[in-house]
Amino acid sequence: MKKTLYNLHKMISWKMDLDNGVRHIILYGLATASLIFGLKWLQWNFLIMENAIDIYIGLLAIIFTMLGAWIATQLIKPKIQTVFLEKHIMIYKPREFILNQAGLKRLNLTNREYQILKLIVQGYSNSGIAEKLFLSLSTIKTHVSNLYTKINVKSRFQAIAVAKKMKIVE
Amino acid sequence: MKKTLYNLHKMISWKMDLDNGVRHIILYGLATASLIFGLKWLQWNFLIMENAIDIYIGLLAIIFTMLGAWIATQLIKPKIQTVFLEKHIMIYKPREFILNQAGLKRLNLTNREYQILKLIVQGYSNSGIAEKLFLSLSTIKTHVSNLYTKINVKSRFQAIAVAKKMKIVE
DNA sequence: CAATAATTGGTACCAAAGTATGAAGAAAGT
DNA sequence: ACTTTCTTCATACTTTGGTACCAATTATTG
Repeated sequence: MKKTLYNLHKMISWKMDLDNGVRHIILYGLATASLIFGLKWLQWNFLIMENAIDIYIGLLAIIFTMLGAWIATQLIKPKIQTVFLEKHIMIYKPREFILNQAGLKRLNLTNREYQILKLIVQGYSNSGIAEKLFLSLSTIKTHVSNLYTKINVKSRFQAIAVAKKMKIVE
Repeated sequence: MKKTLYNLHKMISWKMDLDNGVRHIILYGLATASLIFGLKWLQWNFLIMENAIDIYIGLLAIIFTMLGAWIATQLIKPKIQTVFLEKHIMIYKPREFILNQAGLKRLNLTNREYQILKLIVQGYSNSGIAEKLFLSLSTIKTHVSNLYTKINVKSRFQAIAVAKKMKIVE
């Protein structure tokens, strides 16, 4: 008794594990088998009244047409339709720096002046620049003064503002 | 002769104009008719050798199964499986200013000091601030000096940099 | 080679920024 | 009422930034 139950359980779980393809094949097999039995029965019944052969064939045609249709509906693979959903993601814009070379050239800055301008923008003091470049404070002052004349400003703040606005420094 | 050609053309264009539904019905009709003829022929042939009735039925079953399947594939609305794909669109987020109130409070700035700090960040000079606030230059200097002590800097530039970095000013 | 531009440096002077110290009235909390 | 903080202002001094003018050296270019 216990063994029978165990086997039954095994059979059921075996059936549950089947994938759809195998299950369909079994269903088709069962359907075909029962159809054959049904048809045999119909055949013997109708053979007695011989004139009814056309009805028999008609029923046969209907049944197998439906069978074919059913099989077809089971086998047809679905068309796959892909829909794109657009989702907006907010990101911070990395403000990129594009050197305004034309503007820079128009200013006629010398290499030293441009170098010093970049240091000024970075927040260096005159003495800081002097130390960094191993030059005297006087030299830096001269360069800075000439620089201001060229870019037409009168102070560090203005120089920084103009240089950034003109995009000749980062 | 000319009239016949015209009629033919009319017939062809009539056929071309038919929609799929009507065309399918006609096709089914034709297929069914030819099947009936074929079956009648088979029926008389096989009736001579009566034992072959099973073969006849088998052929019948196969033919009608295929017919059913064919009809089904023609009539069934296509199954559509929809797949949603998310597409991320990057858009730039405008940098917003969120006041760091906690940091601001920690600095213990007085109202005047904070007000003056904001003006400094805007690029005002000490005398400019004095004019704007109808105060003497001495007063501004005092406030500025105390301010620098509180935020632990030694110059305007540093004050601006720190204030912006701490997000206590725009 | 000569002229020009760039680089470096100096002196003198002024303005602005920043520090130190003191002081006095106003506002706010205990 | 008293203390503390905030606000205002002043004086004196130092540092930094900026202009003007000059000068010497070193590329760079016609």
